[in-house]
Amino acid sequence: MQLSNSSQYAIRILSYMALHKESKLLNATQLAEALQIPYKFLTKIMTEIVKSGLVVSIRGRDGGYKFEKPTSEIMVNEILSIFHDSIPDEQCVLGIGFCNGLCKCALHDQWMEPKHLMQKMFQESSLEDIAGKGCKF
Amino acid sequence: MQLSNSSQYAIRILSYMALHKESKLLNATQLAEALQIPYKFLTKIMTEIVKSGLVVSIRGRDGGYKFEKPTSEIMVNEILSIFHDSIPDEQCVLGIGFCNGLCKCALHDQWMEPKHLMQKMFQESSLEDIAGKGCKF
DNA sequence: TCCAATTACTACTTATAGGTAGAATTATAA
DNA sequence: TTATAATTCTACCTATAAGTAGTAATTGGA
Repeated sequence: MQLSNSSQYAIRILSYMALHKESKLLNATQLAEALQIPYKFLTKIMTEIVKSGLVVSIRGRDGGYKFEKPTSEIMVNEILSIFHDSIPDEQCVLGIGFCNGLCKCALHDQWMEPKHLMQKMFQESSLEDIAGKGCKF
Repeated sequence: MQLSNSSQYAIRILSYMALHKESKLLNATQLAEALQIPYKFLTKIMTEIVKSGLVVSIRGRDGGYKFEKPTSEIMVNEILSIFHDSIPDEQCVLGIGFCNGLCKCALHDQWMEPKHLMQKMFQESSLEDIAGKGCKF
């Protein structure tokens, strides 16, 4: 009942970048240091985010990462979907291949409300919204 | 963002047993057949449930499983905790070691409501409540 | 041109969940 | 007492997530 570590790190990284977007580029060393994420794991995650198109990378000296579009237009859910971690409508709490329109599980109805709240939270929160909220990590 | 397969299976097994509690004992073969769960995996899960004390097993010929206490007194959350799958109060959505009273993550406040709904759903639903709700699986 | 700083790629290791196989143990009924 | 039907135990296999290591490719500047 948790997001994958990759998704959690990704949200923290991008929300840190959103907060520091005045500095032209942020590189992997700075991000790993600031957010206390293992450097090698961070670069792996960043490469996936770059492939998704949310962020562009500049290689070579003075390189780093920056956003492709305004942070107000990047929703948390887009980040989760890179790591196959967003919550599909069909997903249910006892849903191993059985829970659907024809055949509802015993907790189906009670599950709807928290599910929708979580979907809403992910779909309607932009990086702009969450950047700087809470503390550093 | 899902319960483990073991937890999902366990809830389905026990809720099936609750529905058929008039029959003195149900054995692993019957349960695996009725619920379409791999026999060997089901016995592994049942052994853990027996160790937890929720269910007793009778070995040998005409053996099987039965509840230790009324199904109205067995909450879904008790089942989840056997598989370390219940939602602790401290758990947060961006909670890799950082989210606590001193240091809240960016989604901390938005997370409270769905979390509490899920906790409530698990803590206040008994097997009696959910048995027979929804369809067979 | 060459060095240094940077990301990207490939491959590996480790940890954990999910699932399977076979033999050991237990208990009943005939 | 013996065959049989059941759970339990130990060990394994497979898939996936998490994390690490080393090297290649790219770029800017001296």
